[in-house]
Amino acid sequence: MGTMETGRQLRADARRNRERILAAARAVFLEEGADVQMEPIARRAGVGIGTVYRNFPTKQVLIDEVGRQWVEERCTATASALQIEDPAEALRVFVTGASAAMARDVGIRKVLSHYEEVDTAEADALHLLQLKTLLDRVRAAGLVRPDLTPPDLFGLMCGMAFAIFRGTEPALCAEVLLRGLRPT
Amino acid sequence: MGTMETGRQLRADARRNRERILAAARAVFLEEGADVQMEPIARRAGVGIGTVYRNFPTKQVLIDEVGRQWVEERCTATASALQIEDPAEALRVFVTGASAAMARDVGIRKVLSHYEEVDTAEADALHLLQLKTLLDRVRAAGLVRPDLTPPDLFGLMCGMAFAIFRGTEPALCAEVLLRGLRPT
DNA sequence: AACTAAATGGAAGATGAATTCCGCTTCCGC
DNA sequence: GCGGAAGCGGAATTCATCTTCCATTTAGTT
Repeated sequence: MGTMETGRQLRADARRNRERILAAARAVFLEEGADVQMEPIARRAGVGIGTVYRNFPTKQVLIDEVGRQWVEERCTATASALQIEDPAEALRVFVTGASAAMARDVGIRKVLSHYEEVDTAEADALHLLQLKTLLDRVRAAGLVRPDLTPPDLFGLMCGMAFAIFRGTEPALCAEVLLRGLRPT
Repeated sequence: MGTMETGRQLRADARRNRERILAAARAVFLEEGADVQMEPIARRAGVGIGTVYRNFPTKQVLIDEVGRQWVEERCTATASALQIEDPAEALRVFVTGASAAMARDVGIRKVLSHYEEVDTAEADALHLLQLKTLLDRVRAAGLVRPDLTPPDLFGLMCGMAFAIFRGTEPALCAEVLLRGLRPT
């Protein structure tokens, strides 16, 4: 499942380094995108390049790991939005929460565009399931156009994300999307 | 200004090749994005790599040229949408036209993301001007939220484009955007 | 038809970033 | 404190493209 043999017990300093590298990669990737080089990541983590490769056999694996964590965090956020009783409010919290996250992690765009190429299925399946739950509720309340599917919503959110990455005001993007989803 | 000394008169076969190369690059880039290699472009144009470089000193120049032409064509389309009297219809034609263009030229995303890095100003200035004209009209008619600026609209269109590139139904994207722009 | 400047093709070179490799260092159980 | 397995650093290698170069071919001119 994971990046390395999960059974192997790492030495204390090695585990520390692994965390440092992941943290550095997360910071750098989310800030600048997945096309930064490995050396700056190693430097930021305070280790040599060799150590990065000892923990993450390829750059792609590192990117995937950062992407996976990010999607996981988003799923958690979505889950908590789903706790909200009022469907309209749940949708609003979901969308504005996502828009804020996008505005914060500008680099995630390039991370995900690389990540997507590898394995989207895993965490995204959960996310689509969450979207379905959300949509079923708001649709039942007549708050969104009835033809909207979970993949549609996901795609539109990606679009919103891109607009935000380009510098458009996140709040505006969220509002436009929310209004746009309303039934005809 | 342009790619080569504009004054120089090319030999007939050279001019033909130049056109072939540009056409091949346009086709390949708009279809697969700007990260395709030079060799396939040369092959498709029926010339050697050296000939490509004789006409376009670097890959970047070729990308820029394709991007510039594309933006130019979009400006033309926008201009004709602006001819429409009814503001609502003009806006609709503008947005749906753009969405169709995005769906057709999936690769333009990567072309423009490279292109942007070099000189956006040129043709985009015109485009923003057109957007301003369009917005002034629809805003006066009370058709869109009053706080919407030309750059906002441009950003939102880019977002719509991204959703389309990802595979979301272009018509749906256009409708959602149009509805989302309506005043509060 | 002969001449020559322009144009061509594609092998070889340059580039730049990912990845490997291995001698040296650090941890940890004894 | 010792021994040696685990981990480290970063120079060297690999790899994939872009780009150059020049011997050869071709268009246009006299």
